[in-house]
Amino acid sequence: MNQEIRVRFAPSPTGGLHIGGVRTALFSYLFAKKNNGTFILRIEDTDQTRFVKGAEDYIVESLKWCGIEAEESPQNGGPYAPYRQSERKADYRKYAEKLVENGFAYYAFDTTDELTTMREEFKSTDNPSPQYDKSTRNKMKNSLTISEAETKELLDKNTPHVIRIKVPADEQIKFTDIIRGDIENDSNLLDDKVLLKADGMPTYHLAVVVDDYLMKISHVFRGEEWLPSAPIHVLLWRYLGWENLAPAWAHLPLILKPDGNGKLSKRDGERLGFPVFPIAWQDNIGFRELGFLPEAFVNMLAALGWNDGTDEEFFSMKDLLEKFDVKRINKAGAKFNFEKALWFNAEYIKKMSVDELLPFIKPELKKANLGAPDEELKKVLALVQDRINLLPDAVAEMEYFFRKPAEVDTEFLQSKWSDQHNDFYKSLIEKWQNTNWFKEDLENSFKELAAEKDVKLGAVMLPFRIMLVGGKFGPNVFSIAEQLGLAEVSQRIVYF
RNA sequence: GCCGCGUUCGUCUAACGGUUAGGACGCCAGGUUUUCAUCCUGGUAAUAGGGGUUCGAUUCCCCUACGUGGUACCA
Repeated sequence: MNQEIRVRFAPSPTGGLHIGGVRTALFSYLFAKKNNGTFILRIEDTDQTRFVKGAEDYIVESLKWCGIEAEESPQNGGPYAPYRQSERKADYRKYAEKLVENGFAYYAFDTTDELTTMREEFKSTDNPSPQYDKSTRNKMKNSLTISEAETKELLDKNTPHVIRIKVPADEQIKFTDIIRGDIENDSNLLDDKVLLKADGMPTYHLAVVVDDYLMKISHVFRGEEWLPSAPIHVLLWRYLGWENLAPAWAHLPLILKPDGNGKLSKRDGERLGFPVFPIAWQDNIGFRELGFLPEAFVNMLAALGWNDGTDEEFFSMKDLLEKFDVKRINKAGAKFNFEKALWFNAEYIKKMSVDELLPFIKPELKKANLGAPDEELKKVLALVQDRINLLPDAVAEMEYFFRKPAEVDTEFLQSKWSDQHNDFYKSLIEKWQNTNWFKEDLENSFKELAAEKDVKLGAVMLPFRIMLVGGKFGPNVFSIAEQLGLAEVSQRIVYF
């Protein structure tokens, strides 16, 4: 079998794209590239979702930020257009009707009220949610229970109706999942899923099968929540006569809430205080805005449910492209751990060269109205790089190199102050007029002076730092002094 | 309720049927840095329970428990 590898990612643009979706895209993309295949973006917009403004652009931009781009997509086009579900509307009815003709589906005219009534009627402790299936379909109003003539009449009169799949009795429906292996389902437990809704739009079940067929998709990655409906899709591929063209499925484990129960949802971000979107979506801040590096974000996602079998934890996109292997994707759901995500980010920041890092830092500085020539910025960045966990941290870490600290802990200074201090710093400035302006020389002369004056080093070091940077933080104080220059240092000294 | 999927430190995870069950995050302790962070060293902590199969089960099988997903004219 020398089939071309075509992997599609088909997000619904309803609510942006949360990290679970991004991970599905990432794994699909890696698998496609690893096998010299094509990665395809297909937008699963439906009657309701296509009206969410900007959602499609959002998905494209999110993926792009992560370094994922589709060869075929609504934007780039491709040989199997259209790439938006909503633009294929006319096709779906045709296929649904073909199924009816061949006896694999039927028209159902039941109203919502009638369905509710049926569910109420058959409800019991043993069966709290009765299905529209082989046990109930004969009691409902559909083309199986009414005459052909009556069906035709109802259709001619444009009576609202749906098309349902007729699930066979007593069959074991089998398929092989790439991640989970052989899966078997008893057809008696499946319900007659709606394929075409009363408004003429397909449900997910019909749409994916038709689209994947039309787009010659070979592999599908999707969330585990789709596993229970996979047998319906298997049936559809078979009934539509395309059984041996069906794609291979990989049902990815879910990303779960950190605090326990349920899969991570779009709402959890706000509740738990971390983003669930790659980049900002509507009112929600994204990982990008929080100050994540895209490579760190991608690495973190890949590590959630996948590893290469070694102790290595760092994978650039290039590494992933080389080492990714579907066989090593975990089966169990993973609780999302924001602490670890943060750690990945800090590690990436530390590992980058200042040249690589600067372009990410500059926009942050600009927001805080901080600017300087690149060479200056790089020198300072090198000094504080280790201290940055999230990109915007750079502002607080770098600010005092370029302007006098807005707030200085004067209370602390005064509590430790004595006349000795006034004398010491005054002499220091004088001494430094004739000192080589390198941190080592500054440190030596500082220590000499302290010895001369018989003051304890500890008594003058910390106040010195506080005067320069505003508080008890920052890198080596003499590196700071070196960077600041004599004029600025003497400006920042205060006397009480 | 029923069906599917799953289950190794608190979390993410590694371990051809033979390991003192490994790594990472977190946390704790010590060291370096006369600040804080980084960094270094060490510590903490796990095979859900019960039955099999086997000379030997984290690993294979069964049962139970628990978790999770589905059970929509949502995806």
